Amino acid sequence: MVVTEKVRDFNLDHIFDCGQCFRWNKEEDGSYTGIAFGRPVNICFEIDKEEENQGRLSIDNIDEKEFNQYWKSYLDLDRDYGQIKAVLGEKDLIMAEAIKSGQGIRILKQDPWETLVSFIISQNNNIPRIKKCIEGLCEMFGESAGNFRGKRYFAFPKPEALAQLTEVDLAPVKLGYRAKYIIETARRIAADNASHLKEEHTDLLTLEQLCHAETQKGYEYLMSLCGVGPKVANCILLFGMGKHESFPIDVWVRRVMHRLYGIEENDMKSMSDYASENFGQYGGIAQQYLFYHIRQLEK
DNA sequence: TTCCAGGTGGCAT
DNA sequence: ATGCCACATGGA
Repeated sequence: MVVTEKVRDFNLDHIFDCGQCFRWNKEEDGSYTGIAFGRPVNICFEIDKEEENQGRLSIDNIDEKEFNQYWKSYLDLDRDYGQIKAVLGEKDLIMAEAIKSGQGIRILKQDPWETLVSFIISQNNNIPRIKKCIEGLCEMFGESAGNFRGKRYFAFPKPEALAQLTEVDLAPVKLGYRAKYIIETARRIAADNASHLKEEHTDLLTLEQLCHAETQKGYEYLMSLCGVGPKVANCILLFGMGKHESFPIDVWVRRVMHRLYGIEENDMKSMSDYASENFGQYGGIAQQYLFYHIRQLEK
């Protein structure tokens, strides 16, 4: 168990229920249990009594070394969201409202491969079913990650594992027409990884390397994959590659941009322009506040 | 029954 | 470059 005191601008519901991740579940005590990096953990956050905007973060089932190696950046703990919210809140009244409803959001830095497959599954699909599909995929084809609090966990399957499968193998996971996209993409990634190991075309970057490359370069590579269009590519850049300026436009964000900002419903160009002009390097974070906000309004 | 869900590929203009 | 439409699946 690793405990961090005085964590600010942090709320588990906002982080794990804003559609950026699919493998976390809320416990009765308000904590969340899930798995990342092949490690099941429980994350608990208690607000300080005297200071409302900060609290104590506890992660069970890891040690200090793993915390520093993976979890600190996964939870984006070194970023000052207070400062970001101050900047974004000045932009317009709608954003100021959206920040209020999702004040504790943080953009997770997830595994790029897992994010890639997860968001291929997400297309034309709803969040509860996306979660079921991903759990099925992990249970059938992921390596065992051991037991935690009485439940068995499985890591997200590697590209090389999915690359060997056929649509028949995947049928029990109920991915629908997305199954063939995932097989084709897994084969591309596995092949690109292999050719990279053999030091063939060194201009080809792996998903990990694209995290450190220019956003545009990552976008172009992702767009060349089967089942990846503009929306999914931007989600992978944002949630799996740390590219916080990416502004994914889905049905919900379209709804916000239309109803609240008055932009024509199918004018994605204007929506994207509005984001880059007003939210700039924080576009993706702004997008998450808007996404969370409109979904709260619908409930 | 029909509609919808964190859209994209394929095909026709 | 842009506009349609089919696409699996399950819940409302």
